[in-house]
Amino acid sequence: MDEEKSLSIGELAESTGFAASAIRYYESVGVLPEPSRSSGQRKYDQEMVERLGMLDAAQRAGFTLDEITTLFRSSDEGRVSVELRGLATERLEAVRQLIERAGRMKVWLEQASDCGCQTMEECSLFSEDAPVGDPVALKVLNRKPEN
Amino acid sequence: MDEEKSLSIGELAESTGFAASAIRYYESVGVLPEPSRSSGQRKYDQEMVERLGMLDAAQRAGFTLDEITTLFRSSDEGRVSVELRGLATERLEAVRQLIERAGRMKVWLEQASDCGCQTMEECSLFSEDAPVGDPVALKVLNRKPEN
DNA sequence: ATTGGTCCTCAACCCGGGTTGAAGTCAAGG
DNA sequence: CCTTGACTTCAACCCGGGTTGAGGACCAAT
Repeated sequence: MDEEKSLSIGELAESTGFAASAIRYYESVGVLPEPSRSSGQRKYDQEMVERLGMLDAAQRAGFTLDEITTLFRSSDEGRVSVELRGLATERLEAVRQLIERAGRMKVWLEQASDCGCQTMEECSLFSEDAPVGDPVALKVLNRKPEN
Repeated sequence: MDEEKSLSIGELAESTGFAASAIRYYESVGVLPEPSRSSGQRKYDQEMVERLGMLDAAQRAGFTLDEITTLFRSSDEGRVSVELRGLATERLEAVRQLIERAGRMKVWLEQASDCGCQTMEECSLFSEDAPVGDPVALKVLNRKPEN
């Protein structure tokens, strides 16, 4: 007696916290497989709840959808550890650099928030030899508070 | 005898490291003022070299072009410190959060790069209660190495 | 007179990860 | 029968910080 009740996209969205539009999007870019349908409507089985949970975790770890697609594929072939090791090592280096550079931005900003200069010209914080930041890290900070 | 030789946009680009197209873009969004022209061609004075240097520093500190526009305006009015204090304090909080969350990503990735699981299902790193990352920090890491 | 080099403008494109909206389909309930 | 609600598709839009390309203009030297 399997209680394998299938879920509509709305129910799946509800139980995972993803928007339905996002789930369709993931399918369109190939990170999620095409589900079966009845009367044209997508029907998902319970496994997809878990799969979306893993997707969430992987995204939070900093992987792109492309990379996550790769991870899922390797996982389905039972050989995810190699792939994961590779991708994680790569990301790790990026994260380390990010942290280091963000640390330098922090120092600069601490000085700036305690600076009394009335013009930028007179302020040594803006002089050429103040190599603070990170071409990468600043992109992060320029997104609005996301909702 | 002022040696105030004016620069073409190409020369300005050359001596600041910005692309000419970027300089025109900055002008179009209002962060740089419209320069004088001769025969339709932009002519800049030496001050602009410094101004672009400051722009660079401000960008590296994590400020948006809008914020930098504000900073320049305040600076020209001789009251930049108030503005700077405000903006820097704000950014500082964001940077601190970034660093903290990036630290958590780092921990997760370190574990991942040392994980032997063959499927994602069996791997506890992908389970629901692995709240790793940052909706913000991951955006950083997903842009290519920028040449 | 032609080549070459810079410059001009304006519109379109890029990146990722989606969201939003218009227009249409489908089943159940009143 | 008709409305309601959830679903479908597809294209267009969003964010920032620019870059790229087409089509002209203008000056200098060969």
